[in-house]
Amino acid sequence: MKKKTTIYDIAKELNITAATVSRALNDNPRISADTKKLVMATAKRLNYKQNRVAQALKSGKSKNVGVVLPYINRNFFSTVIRGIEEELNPKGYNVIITQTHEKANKEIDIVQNLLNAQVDGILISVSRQTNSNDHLTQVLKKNVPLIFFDRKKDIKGGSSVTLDDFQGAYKATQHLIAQGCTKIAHMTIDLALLIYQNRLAGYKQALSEHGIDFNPDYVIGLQSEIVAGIDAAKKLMSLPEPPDAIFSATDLGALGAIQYLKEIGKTIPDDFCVVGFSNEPFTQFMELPISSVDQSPLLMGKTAAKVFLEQIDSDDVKIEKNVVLSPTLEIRKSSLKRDNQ
Amino acid sequence: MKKKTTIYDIAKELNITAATVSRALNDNPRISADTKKLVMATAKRLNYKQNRVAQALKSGKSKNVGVVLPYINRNFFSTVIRGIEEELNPKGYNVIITQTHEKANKEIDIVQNLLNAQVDGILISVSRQTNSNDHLTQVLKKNVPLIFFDRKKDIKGGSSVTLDDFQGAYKATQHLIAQGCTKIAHMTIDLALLIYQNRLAGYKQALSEHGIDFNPDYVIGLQSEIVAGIDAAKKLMSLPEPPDAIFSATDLGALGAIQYLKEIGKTIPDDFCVVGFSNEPFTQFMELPISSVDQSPLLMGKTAAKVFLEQIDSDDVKIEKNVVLSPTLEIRKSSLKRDNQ
DNA sequence: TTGTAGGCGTTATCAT
DNA sequence: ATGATAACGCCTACAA
Repeated sequence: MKKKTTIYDIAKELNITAATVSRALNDNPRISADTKKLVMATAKRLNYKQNRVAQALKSGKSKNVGVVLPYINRNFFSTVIRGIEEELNPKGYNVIITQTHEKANKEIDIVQNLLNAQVDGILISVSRQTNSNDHLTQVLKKNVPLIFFDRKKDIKGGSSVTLDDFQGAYKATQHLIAQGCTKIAHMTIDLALLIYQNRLAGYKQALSEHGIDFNPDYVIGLQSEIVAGIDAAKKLMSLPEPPDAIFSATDLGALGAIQYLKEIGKTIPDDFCVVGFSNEPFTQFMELPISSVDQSPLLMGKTAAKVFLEQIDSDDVKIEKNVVLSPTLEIRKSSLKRDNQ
Repeated sequence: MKKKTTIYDIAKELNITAATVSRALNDNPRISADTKKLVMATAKRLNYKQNRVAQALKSGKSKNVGVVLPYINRNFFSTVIRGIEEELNPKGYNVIITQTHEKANKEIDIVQNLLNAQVDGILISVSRQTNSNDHLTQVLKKNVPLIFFDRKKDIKGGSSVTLDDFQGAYKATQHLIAQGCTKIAHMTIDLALLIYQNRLAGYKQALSEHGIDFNPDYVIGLQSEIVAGIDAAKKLMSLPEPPDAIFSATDLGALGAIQYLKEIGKTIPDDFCVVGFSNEPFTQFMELPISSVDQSPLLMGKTAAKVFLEQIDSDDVKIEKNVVLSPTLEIRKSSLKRDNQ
């Protein structure tokens, strides 16, 4: 195997100096057109390729960004990555992907590692477990832009792109009310987490704005599984006054509920309406497509990438930017009564 | 912002030389334990972090690998990536993700770019459009390991990890036969592509081994959409002798077929059995879960990563390795008759 | 056991 | 318009 050709090889070939070659390759204005042409030609002939590692060492910019998230193979996250990649690749950045598996110590290691790798920025959706912020402040201390997406920590200097969960829940609930539903239940996951608190709050707000009393019995917790949805629906329907609609904070919960409701002979959406959250692909594939709040992951990824690019461009100035995306409600059969169509 | 601390800072601090520091940090056996301890301590104190870019330039190894695929946000691909990442991260490698969008020229650019970035290897699932191999042979010419996954090109020196589509189709068809089905149709996508040819072949083989005549009318092409599945099912069911089972080369096709069959009053699986291909998440979420051939993307990713590691370890020796994974048939309600349970 | 010196490939700052 | 030189941070013969 032949050694890689460097600018020195080109220089030798043309009896000029490496510096000139470098300038020619970088289209420096004070290099004669002739020399440039010559350099380009021999570069091509010798199959010369720039060594980005050397450039990185010299410039201090690796042109790599790190993306840290719990698991890559979830529709939401993989779509965010897609957005990031599509925005950053044209700008010459490569995207390094890492998974925390929701483990705090893994996250700490990863961030350290990315810093060692001299990434020009870190985009992160923190793990559930993460409680300390030291590894994150470290990033900013090194003057590396830190952008949170979806799940954020409040850190001075860190930017973020998140979803307006409150608004999403509000829209969903309002939609159910517009369908004529008055006894609307809410399935949630873990009220210790901010996003679920916000969804609950949005739900409550919509109710109150429409003069509907909040009924604590109508709020029910579940795991993010179908069976949990089935169980929860069962409980709800056995209440003295069962609900006539469900806004679920998760799509699988909505799915489970629908399965149970069908089982007990309810007709959806005529007797009962259901709306989920996340707009997972399967919601539209169902025989009875499920309405759901879309989290616009692609836009979130692109936006996070753009925020990063702004940070990079504005050099030393530390601009902290917090973008909140408005969710879209995808209305499908599970909540659209015929007479409203 | 303070400058990054380097081994020189540590050296100065201890009145020793950078070389010694380097050796101490790398646990070189001929450095006194005392010095090591001292170096480690000051390294920690000064918050020293290795600069992997400098290491990369020096060693010629970036500890980055590039992954090239059509789109990252497809369940299959994102799960492959997860496998790759989980296998490579513990070995100190970072994974750079890129998308070709199924465009050949994008793929060419990306590969070039990854080469410039000095990746230590490239794992690729080629785009549909790719017809030339020049960019791929380039990789091997630079002595960079090239591993194909799922979609491969036959290139001397390139390794691959693929799925045995033939066997998957064979298993699915055989299963349908075991359920008592005799008039089995096959929905396919694009017979210009090898994987679909192989699935058709496996289907045929199973038929012939069980003495069932192949009926060309039973093979029907479709786009990878639900509506296409519905249309195709419609056509099949209007044949003089309609089939009693469908093996679809895609899950969405199976889904569409099921929707149509239910519509015309067929009971699944009693009257009619359906098996899909890919084991997309939604197949198990359906009210009527759909049997499907699993492509074991996680294993594929891990295997591809392992093949890469082997290549790297065995230095100059060029081992070309072609792994073919055996698919698993996930049997669910859509094809499991009660009397066979 | 530790120091010296050179180089990995590139670019930026001086000169010329 | 081009050349010479140093530097980015690290590692490693070779010396001592």
